[in-house]
Amino acid sequence: MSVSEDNHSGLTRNQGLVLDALSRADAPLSAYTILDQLRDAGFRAPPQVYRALEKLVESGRVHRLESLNAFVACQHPGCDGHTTVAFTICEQCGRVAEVSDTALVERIREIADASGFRVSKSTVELRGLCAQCVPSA
Amino acid sequence: MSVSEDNHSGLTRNQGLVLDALSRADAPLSAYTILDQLRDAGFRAPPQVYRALEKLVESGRVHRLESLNAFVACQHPGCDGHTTVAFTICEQCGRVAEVSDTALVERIREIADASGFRVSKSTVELRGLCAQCVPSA
DNA sequence: CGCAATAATGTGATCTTATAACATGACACT
DNA sequence: AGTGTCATGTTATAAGATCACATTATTGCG
Repeated sequence: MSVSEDNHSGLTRNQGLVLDALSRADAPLSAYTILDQLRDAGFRAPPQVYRALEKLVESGRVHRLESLNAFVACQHPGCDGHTTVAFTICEQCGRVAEVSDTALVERIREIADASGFRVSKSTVELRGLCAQCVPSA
Repeated sequence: MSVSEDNHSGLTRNQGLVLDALSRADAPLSAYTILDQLRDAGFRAPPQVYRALEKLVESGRVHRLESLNAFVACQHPGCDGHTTVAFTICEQCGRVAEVSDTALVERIREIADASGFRVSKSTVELRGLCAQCVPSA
């Protein structure tokens, strides 16, 4: 059993398959790419993917990247603390890194407080070039 | 001539029409909503809207909200400094506010620097309830 | 166990969002 | 007129997401 197939406690078969597909990938996958990859496993229609994704995102095991309309598996070992607040997305190699930054969270909270805005969900996505892909590297 | 029709210097007819539609709205509009609103003005197909939006976003007169797949007119008077770095999006009334926060920009820059990531575009969208829509108000 | 309630799945159709591809028109300069 | 460039118009289609409804598992409880 490969590493990518671990940590499926509490997951249904479909959710496990979708999580595996995302875990295998080294870049975000769209729902339809996942669907294509799971045809052999019996997947036929988009709702099967979207339903699994919905649960996986709910439980913090998967993150949705709004600026890409794509999904990534959470990179935190046990996915216990869903402390991720930001993502860096490399436009060259496609890799995504999760960022947990207390000062950033704090600043966002201050911004919201200043205007009386109650944040229920924050999206922070940084597009650009990762260290490996920066030309001058 | 209404206020919403001003400031079209350098815009083509289609760009002006799309910007007007967005300026009239008090919430983000999808490309297809804009298309519907501009049928009477002769719009027939999506590319007409998307092409205008592309230019308007490029020039900073319009912002795209990634988490909504929708667009808003820039709320800054002359739209000179494109200093907006974040948006608050009320899930109750739909209103969007632009946030220009130096500390936030600075923190994002520090996060990027720490990992050698070169940011070309940052997306910060806060979903929740605006001051007017918070129950306890 | 037996059965109802709930959750997950399978499936087809539909809806929304976005772009490709190609043709036409308008103007600017020579 | 010739040609370059940019905006526009138009058809078709790609890509992303959801609805509606039927079926199958799972769970909980008498």
